[in-house]
Amino acid sequence: MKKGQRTKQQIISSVAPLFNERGYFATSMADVMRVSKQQKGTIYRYFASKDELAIAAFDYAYAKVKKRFAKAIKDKTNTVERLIAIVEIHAELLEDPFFEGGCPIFNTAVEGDDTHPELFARALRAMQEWQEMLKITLVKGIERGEMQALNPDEVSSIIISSLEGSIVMAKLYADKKHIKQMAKHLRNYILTNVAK
Amino acid sequence: MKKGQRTKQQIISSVAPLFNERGYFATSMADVMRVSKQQKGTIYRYFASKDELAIAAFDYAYAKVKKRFAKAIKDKTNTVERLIAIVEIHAELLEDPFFEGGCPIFNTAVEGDDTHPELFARALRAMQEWQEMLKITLVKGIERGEMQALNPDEVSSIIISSLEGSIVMAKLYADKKHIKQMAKHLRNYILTNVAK
Amino acid sequence: MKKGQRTKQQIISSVAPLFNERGYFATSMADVMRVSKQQKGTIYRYFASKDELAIAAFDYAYAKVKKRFAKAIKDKTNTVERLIAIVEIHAELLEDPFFEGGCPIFNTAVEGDDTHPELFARALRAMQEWQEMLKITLVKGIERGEMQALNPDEVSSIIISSLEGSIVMAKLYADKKHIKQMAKHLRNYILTNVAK
Amino acid sequence: MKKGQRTKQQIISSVAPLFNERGYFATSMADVMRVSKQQKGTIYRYFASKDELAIAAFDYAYAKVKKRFAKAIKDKTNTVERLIAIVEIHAELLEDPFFEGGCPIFNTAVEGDDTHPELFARALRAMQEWQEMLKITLVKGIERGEMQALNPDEVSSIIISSLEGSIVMAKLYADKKHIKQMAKHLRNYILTNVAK
DNA sequence: CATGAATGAGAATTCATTCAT
DNA sequence: TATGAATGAATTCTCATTCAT
Repeated sequence: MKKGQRTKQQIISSVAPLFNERGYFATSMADVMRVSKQQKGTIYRYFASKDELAIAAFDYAYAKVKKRFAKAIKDKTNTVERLIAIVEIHAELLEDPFFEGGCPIFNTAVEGDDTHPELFARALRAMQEWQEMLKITLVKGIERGEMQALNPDEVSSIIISSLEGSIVMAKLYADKKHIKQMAKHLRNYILTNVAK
Repeated sequence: MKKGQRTKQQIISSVAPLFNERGYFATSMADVMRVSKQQKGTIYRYFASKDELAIAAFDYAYAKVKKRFAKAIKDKTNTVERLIAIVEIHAELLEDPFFEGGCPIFNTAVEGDDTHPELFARALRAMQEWQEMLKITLVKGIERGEMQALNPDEVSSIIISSLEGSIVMAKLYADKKHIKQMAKHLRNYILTNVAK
Repeated sequence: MKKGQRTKQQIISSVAPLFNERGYFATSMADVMRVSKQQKGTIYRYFASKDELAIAAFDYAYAKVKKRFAKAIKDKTNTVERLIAIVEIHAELLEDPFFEGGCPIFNTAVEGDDTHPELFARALRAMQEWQEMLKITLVKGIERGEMQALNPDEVSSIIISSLEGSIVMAKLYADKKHIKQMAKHLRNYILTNVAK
Repeated sequence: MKKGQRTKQQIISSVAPLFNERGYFATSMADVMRVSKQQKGTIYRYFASKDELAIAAFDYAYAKVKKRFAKAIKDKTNTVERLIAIVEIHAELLEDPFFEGGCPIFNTAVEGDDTHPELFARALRAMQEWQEMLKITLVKGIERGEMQALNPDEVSSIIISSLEGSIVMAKLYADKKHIKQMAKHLRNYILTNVAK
């Protein structure tokens, strides 16, 4: 990796938690300068605009989440176990200070459709991808007879909504117990209501 | 004085959905002028700052939610029914175009602690109030033997997180089915896992 | 005096010290409302503009000074005594809380020619009037042989400059001793250098 | 860094006479832009606020006065001569178009304590410094037997008040003769009443 | 004669972005 | 490739003034 690429990456990785924590509008280029420890000119050399930088930051954060998920389910062959692993990775994920601001997808979703359509569209795509993953696991589970013949759309929506909701609760109360309780609850739900 | 109060209220009620939809930073005073159809000077006659207006708007939105909730549970004497009513009011609430932007408490929570501490504090207080209401219902239900002896803190956190999460999902997908599915799911959860 | 005239006078007299203390630009119509305890509309009923009010306030303050001066020298037939009385009235005048802000003529002079030409012109006229009074006393004193044949322009300029300078010094140091010392000094100057 | 400092200095030096002439409130940032020939953004790059700029301008003006004074008295070993030099530098100083608005200390003093406390405090400090200088000269003169045993506080207050008063008179009448006459008068006062 | 609601120009300040070195 | 100086549109807010009741 060339020097320039390294600088670019350093900007993205230092700035991503900020955008996640504060959102697009509440983050100024002055903030970006501060946390990236880069000059105005340097930042604009690598990113044509604040928009472009915010998108890069979102993509980076999402990629980071995805990698963790992939790792968590890699060796789980049983679909029920896999589902539970997905749930439980959440509590762990939020231990990383990088994600102190919560889930980038949800945060972006809340900022809304009108405020930043491009970013919102990216959040939507990310959510679809993630839900798809869950649905595939569910479908496979049903096919293999490890799970009940439930509507994968519904079940995945419920699991994701519940987890995401608990993350915001934890942020609001500054207490991660809300996530942990939810993880426990969902594990129970999966074992009794989803698994066969 | 009458006329002025009316103007003030009109500003608040027209502006509240905007702040809820877009958030504090993404809403400019120019936007406020547009949706309230008032001049700059008029707005600043009634609100010392954008801050004060945003807070008034939050309070207004929260009061509106609360009123709906109170109405929904007023005639429910049975605690289980009451709990289910609380859940189901959500799906209805979101039909109101006023709440198209989602739940003001959650939206404010996501904007974060750092971006606007006063607003965040208000969101926290509102959430505590709401959760308290749920907890009281749960405690009463346990006392009356209508519910299982579960931890009210946990159960209330789970219900709220789930509902709120589904609201954001609905916003992201622009599809309220996520809320409806969640309501159905929670109704089932309450009947089988909470009620006796 | 009709009610309206009384209201107008009350506005002027309550507002004059404020304009004198803070100056034209640093005094807002909101300040005027506060100290006069009158509503916007009421103030504008009697004064077409802030300008007009400021001028009225200046005139009022100047008239007040003049009246005091006239009283101080009324019964002094000897020109040297008269001169000394003029000097000594200053220390007394500044005891009146009305003139806590200093001399309206000088204060207006300092605000400058460019900032408010009309007010400045009024200050100039007032100063000319005052100096004229001193010069007349000096001329009379010379004619009567009570004073040395000095240039009245010069002597009056020196006396006024000295007194006014000491008033500003007193304001800056928040200590009236500067005026009193100057009065003593000028008395001595008049007795030894001006009187015969 | 070089270029930036030059710009900053250029803003200060072009703006200082304006603030001195018109005062803090009567000078707008638009005026500042005009006389400095700089853009809004450029000005705010170097000064966090109008306040900061005004203070920098005052400090600059005061430093300029001080330098002139220091130069005027440098080679005067005799204390009486030194005192007279201080007096006479005034008439010269006011020839500089920079000081057309008068003495920055006095002008700021007249703007008052309430209008801009920080600026006022600076004016007070400057005046104290200046008076101290005079007092030291007086004390030294008394010690050396070149001057009469007068109270240095009083004499210095009288000299400064007189000079400053004459500067405002000159501004009001747009005629520097008032300063020149005063200088002559004070020279005489010093030689006959202060010197031995 | 009084009240206070409404207006809108203009003030200070911020901030994303461009440009020269 | 980096630095930081310069730009100017947009933002929040103030304030003198007008207007309706």
